[in-house]
Amino acid sequence: MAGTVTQIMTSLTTVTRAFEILDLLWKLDGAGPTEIAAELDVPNSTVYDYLESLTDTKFVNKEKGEYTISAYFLTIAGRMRYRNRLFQLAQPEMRRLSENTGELIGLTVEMGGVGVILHQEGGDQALSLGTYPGASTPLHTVATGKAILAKLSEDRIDEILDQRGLEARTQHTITDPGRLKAELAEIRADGYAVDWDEQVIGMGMIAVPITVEAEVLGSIGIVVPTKRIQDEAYQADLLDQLQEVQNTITVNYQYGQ
Amino acid sequence: MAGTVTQIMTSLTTVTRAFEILDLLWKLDGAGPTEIAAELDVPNSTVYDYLESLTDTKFVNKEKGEYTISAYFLTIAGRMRYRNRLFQLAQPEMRRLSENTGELIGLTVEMGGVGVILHQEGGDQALSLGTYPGASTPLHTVATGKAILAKLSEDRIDEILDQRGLEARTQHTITDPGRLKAELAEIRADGYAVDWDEQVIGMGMIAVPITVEAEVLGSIGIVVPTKRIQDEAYQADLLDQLQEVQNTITVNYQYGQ
DNA sequence: ATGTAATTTCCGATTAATTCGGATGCGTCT
DNA sequence: AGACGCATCCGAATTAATCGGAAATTACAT
Repeated sequence: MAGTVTQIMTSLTTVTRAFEILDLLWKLDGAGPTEIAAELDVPNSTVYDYLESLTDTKFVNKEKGEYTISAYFLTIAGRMRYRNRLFQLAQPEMRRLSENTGELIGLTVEMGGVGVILHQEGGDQALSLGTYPGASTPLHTVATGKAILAKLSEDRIDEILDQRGLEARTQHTITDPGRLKAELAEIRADGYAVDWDEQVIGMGMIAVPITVEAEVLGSIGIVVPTKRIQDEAYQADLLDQLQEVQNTITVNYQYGQ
Repeated sequence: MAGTVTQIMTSLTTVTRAFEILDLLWKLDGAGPTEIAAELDVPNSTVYDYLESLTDTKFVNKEKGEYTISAYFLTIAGRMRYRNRLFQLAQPEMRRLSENTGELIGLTVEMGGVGVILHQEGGDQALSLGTYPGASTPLHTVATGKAILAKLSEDRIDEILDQRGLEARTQHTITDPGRLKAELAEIRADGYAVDWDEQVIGMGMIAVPITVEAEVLGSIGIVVPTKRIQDEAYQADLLDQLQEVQNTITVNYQYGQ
């Protein structure tokens, strides 16, 4: 009662902790009170209270004494995707594209300043590549990301760069803001983006943005082994097909039912 | 201080509320403090505190004054799926199956007493059917679910039935526990399950469970329009292909790298 | 443009709710 | 059987959430 310390604008500690625990449940792929308590350095009776409370929500299950995150995450994510109009329109086009080219096709959207893979079609190598729907990457490291970035407002671009920086993924990743800005201008002029060992060595990508009334909804890209993409004619062919798909989706988005 | 009411085993109210708000953010597809406050009937200064706290976690984004659930859900769900060994092994087999049959192939697992679609392959009608990866259904209403249910222990079956009941989806859904038990015995004997307008009118399914050492990992099914599945020869052919896939996956699961 | 309404954000004392030590119960391994 | 580890339960102390109200910001209408 003597020394009252005024704390301005603190997060609700209970909320913070609840989500820390949720996150750990995910990362540990399920756990009990003791395990979590050790990680967070809090008494396990406290963790127990949290885990039981979490179990009362739909987000956590308790099975045979182990607490795990529930299928509700799959449901939420599934619906996030399913109610995304771009996904709905892009999915059949992507399938066609993957059948025609035999390559891996990806659909990426921007969320919170990072690129999130919303969908992939084709490419049996998809699994081994370590990219999967839901995976997120910095926007500047990959063609799909740059295609989106180029279509954002100058303010938003700066905001994202400030917040996220220009982390290098490989030695070819663009880490200089000036160079990135220049390339974005080029992308705006050309209408498509490419990358080349910037995200993963040995892999490249061609991508086009999907925009409706100056707003970018996402981008579609074709993943190609670097050596194959050096064939200019092949690259031109892929770009051609991409732009056709881009056009179809854009038109359907605006005028479709 | 006078009347101390002993409350036994209450959930942490802050946790409960945080997740209520999270859930609303999802269901409303983003909202501000006032909107949430109205739904929950709490002062919006309180809701504001929660929303700001949630924003500090990776689960909620704030953009232009609107709070929305973040792409982290997509990431979590994506990885849940990606690290599921059954999914990894089943995916290429499912693709092959869908190419051979032209039908929609589904992979379902049991989580928390309900069936969750982990993956789908093929079937352009998939989108219009309203089934999508992440969607969950009661186990007793569909062949994939019954195939799993049949392989669970008697105790677990009863537990699930007690907890979830036998909700009817169509007039063909099995709602009598006795009849369900009988059918499960039949499924155990036959090694496969079928349904027929039980989940959606006009749609049927043939499904086989994937089990390893008496533990059921999930099930794979083929969705077929009811009228087409009445062709016995066709049905036998599909079953044949399903069992081949079942066998491949089981062997790879046990002996694969 | 300008004023007005609606919403978001901020603050701090009150009070309800979280916390944590310790005690109990349960399952498992030796 | 005994002992250990872990989950679960309990209740009093005290921390931390709460909510009214005020200020700031944004949105809207004229």
